Amino acid sequence: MRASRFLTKTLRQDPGEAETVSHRLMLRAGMMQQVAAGVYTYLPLALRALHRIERIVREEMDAAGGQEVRMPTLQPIETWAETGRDAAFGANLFHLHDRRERELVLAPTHEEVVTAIARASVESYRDLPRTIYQIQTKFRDEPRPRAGLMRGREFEMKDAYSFHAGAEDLHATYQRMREAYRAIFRRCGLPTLEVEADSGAIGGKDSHEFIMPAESGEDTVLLCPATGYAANVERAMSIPPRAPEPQAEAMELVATPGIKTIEELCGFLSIQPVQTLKAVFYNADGAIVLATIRGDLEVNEVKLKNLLHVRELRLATPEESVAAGLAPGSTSPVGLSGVRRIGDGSITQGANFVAGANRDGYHYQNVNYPRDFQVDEVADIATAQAGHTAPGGGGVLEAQRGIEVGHVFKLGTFFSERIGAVFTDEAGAQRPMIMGCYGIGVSRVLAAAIEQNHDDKGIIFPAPIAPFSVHLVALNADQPAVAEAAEALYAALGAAGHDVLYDDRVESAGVKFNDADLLGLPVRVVVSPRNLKSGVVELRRRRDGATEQAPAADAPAAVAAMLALDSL
RNA sequence: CGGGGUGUAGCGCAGACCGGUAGCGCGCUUCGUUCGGGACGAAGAGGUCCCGGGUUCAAAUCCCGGCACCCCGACCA
Repeated sequence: MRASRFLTKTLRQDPGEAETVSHRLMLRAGMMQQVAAGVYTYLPLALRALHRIERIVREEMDAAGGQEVRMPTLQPIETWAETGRDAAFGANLFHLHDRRERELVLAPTHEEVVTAIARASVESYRDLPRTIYQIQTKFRDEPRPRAGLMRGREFEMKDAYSFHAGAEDLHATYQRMREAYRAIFRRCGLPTLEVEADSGAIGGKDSHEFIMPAESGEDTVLLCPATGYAANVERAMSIPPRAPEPQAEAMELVATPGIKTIEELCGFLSIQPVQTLKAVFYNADGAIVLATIRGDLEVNEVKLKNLLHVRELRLATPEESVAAGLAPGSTSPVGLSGVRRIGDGSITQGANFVAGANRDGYHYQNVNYPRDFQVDEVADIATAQAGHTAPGGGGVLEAQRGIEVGHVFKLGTFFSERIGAVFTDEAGAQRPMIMGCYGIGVSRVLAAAIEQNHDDKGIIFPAPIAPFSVHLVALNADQPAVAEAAEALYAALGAAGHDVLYDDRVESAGVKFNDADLLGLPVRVVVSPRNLKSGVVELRRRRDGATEQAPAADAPAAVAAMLALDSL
């Protein structure tokens, strides 16, 4: 491709709308254009990179036994009502009406439709397993799209679904898909963490996320280098620090005027948060639930939601708390009944806690469980934190921000039961197929790749997903000798199989070099009067700035060598 | 949905408080000079000032209503 004919130009200044690195660089490099919030046109540079990612994804999905299909984006609402997921997705689902006023939705995912494919195609255990996948546009009306391709309302996704006669077979495919995912991200040249994840209300027990470390990421993972434990903070378990366990003393009321927070309480009484209890009221599908946890910990709402098996969990309003018998500002599990009470495991660790007294301006000292208060259930509902001990002991957890680019999990029979995707087993009985599902946010991978690979001058594309592999730059391109040599090299590099962006524009060296740095193609090759005089061209690797000179005839091979070194 | 912010030339912004012929930088066009890290000079082109209503002799500017976009949070199988 000739830069002089290329559709887009680079911007000299940062676009005002973008704050996140990948968003800013993609706009500056002319890779994409915004159409609406969370909706973008992929211009040639972005599309070429996406195609390269997709190709790797296809190869690995095919190798893992997947068969590619293309399901419709436009789907009747009835498809979603069948499984109740029109309500589950709620406002995240885009709705529209056809000319006969029939209601349709734009698909945010495809479990319903793919399960209907399996229902039609699979009759017997002999027809199992099957793995189906597609790469296409998904639509989700996100409450807050952000950071360019990082969280869009229209985005590119690879979604795969597997169907099985038994749990063991599902597990085998699940493991095979995890391997495929590792291979995909490795081949893309993108270091990725694989962590235990929350599987949500529908999923079964196994779920893993693939997270690309990046400060701009929306997810937090906790890692233990010593034991290898790695989990999303939503899911992570941990052993919190131990609390002092003195001899239990008699509970007594203490005046704490104006004290609202744990921090104020600790300052007032000269104690540590670990010596306190906090009681948090939640509205769980309309019912009030009290969660009690040690003051140095936070309630993990995902864990609590899973424990309660509810659809919606939020903090109770002050009015709801008062109606349930609470004094705002000094809530307490002591003496409370009439609502469901969940205690975190941490309340059994430690003694003589300070807790609210359900009376504004007062707390209790020397509160001990279960002597002074009771709960209906003790469970792990604590948010794991960096510095906690990893599950099983043996190491300390570290926190890392990252971008979720892939998610695999075991679905079980939720969809096959509702859609009627059954098969006949060896005994002649009808059973629902067991399912797994496996997603990769393809467009998000591109954004994450740039988050991971850039410097203050621009993008540094990993060679396997770069839109072009070589940036051929002709300096003083209006000089016939340069133009002639550059044209010849352009042809030779192309003939050798390289994707070349050929900067044949009549521009100054500075402009061309800065554009090359901004676009971040792996190898830059310079043809100039100076190099011509020495009978060489100059090669420079974007990632580390390594340069070498070679006769023009050797350039294709030298470029290939540089590209190989740039891959992981 | 709550909070904060922004809409003025292709891009980045000033002008608004204090109403009076719409500006700067970059980019773009032409000519000349320059030529290995965003060159210089000269001459140009380019605007429904987000939309609608109101006040006024006069509105980018003041008032009312709306829309869009960005950021934080809530939300995110």
